[in-house]
Amino acid sequence: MNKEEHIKTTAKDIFFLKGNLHATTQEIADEAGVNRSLINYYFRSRDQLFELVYNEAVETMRNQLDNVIYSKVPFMDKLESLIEVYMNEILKYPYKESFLITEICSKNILLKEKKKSHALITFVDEVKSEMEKGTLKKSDPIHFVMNLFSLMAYPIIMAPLYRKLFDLNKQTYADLLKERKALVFRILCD
Amino acid sequence: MNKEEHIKTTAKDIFFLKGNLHATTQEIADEAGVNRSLINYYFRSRDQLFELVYNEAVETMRNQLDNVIYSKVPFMDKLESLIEVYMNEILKYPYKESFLITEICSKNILLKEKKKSHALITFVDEVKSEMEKGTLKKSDPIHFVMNLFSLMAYPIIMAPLYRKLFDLNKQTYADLLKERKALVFRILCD
DNA sequence: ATCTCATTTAATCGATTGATTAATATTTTT
DNA sequence: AAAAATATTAATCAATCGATTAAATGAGAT
Repeated sequence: MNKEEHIKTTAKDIFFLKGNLHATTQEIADEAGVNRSLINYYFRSRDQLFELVYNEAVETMRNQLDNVIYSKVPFMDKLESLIEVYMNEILKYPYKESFLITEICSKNILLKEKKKSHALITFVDEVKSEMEKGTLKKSDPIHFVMNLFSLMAYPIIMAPLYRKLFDLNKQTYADLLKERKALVFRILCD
Repeated sequence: MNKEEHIKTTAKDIFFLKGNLHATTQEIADEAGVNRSLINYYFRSRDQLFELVYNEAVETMRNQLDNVIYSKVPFMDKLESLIEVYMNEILKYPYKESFLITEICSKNILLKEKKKSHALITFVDEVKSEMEKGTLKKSDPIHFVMNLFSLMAYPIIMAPLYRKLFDLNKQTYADLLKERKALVFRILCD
């Protein structure tokens, strides 16, 4: 097995699946079963490794969403796909979203990069158009988008808390999240 | 001025307002204009200081929510108050919620404490009752609660990202969040 | 077989951090 | 005013972490 790749996937799991966003090089090395220095050898620094796997995860997500948004299907189908794809993807690495929240949002990182997403603009325009046609209830498209992502993401990143509060086991909560896909769609299109 | 209290409020601001959840004792001391050792003098350790201010913030929130939930008013009024109170409170320390997400949810912390909240049970029961009366559209009360908090919290903790994505200044976004209070209510009661 | 290059490990450095202890200053009590 | 208690600062320790450098191992080419 390729150790470079193995370190990467191990790190990705530790960071964004297990949620140990501040794992040290030692922890990553141990989990991957390699020497600590190997991390520096392949990735120069811990931070560069982190950035690499984070960007990879973001890239994967963006590609999936772009595929959906740029697909030539009726809006309602597109929305349904978007919910399906986004929720599945965020479930794979729920803590990637958490990192975005705590680290990216608090630092100045956002200010520089994050050029306005073309896909997002496209989607917002489409929402607006549907509202004008009367297919969607008229409101602010920005609110529509915020509602959409709030309803999808929050229950996932808060899963451990909600599971505890409502006393639900893993499977039950997974079922609940599955139900949500249809439910979110209905709420938005009522 | 009382330095002990001053350190506490400074720490609270650094942690949960500015979002520097990993501020060091040095950073806190500098910002508060005191010697580093004073933090250990009053709070023994950095972690105990953190825990203290975090618990205080949680306590404040819980008291406010309890007041609303146990108030003797019609359900719809109660829901409206809850939205008002919760969104205002989370706006004061948005990163307290972020900490909950990344740290508490990823560690085993939740498993031990966090006894099922009586206020939450009360509220869920009330929701169920309203659904049976037909005042609220019938669905799973758990989904109702998750929808409620998702719609309120996510746009706030994601504020920096959404502001960037939609190119909105601070005031515009604040107005947007204010609009949301009525909007969230409408979505849930459609 | 050995030379070369990439890979992997071991040893080490410097910086930072949290915390303790000792020293100094300030306030309160008597 | 002297003594005692409290508050504040300075000095120091031990631990950890990231990163660099040097050494060792292994594989393929000649």
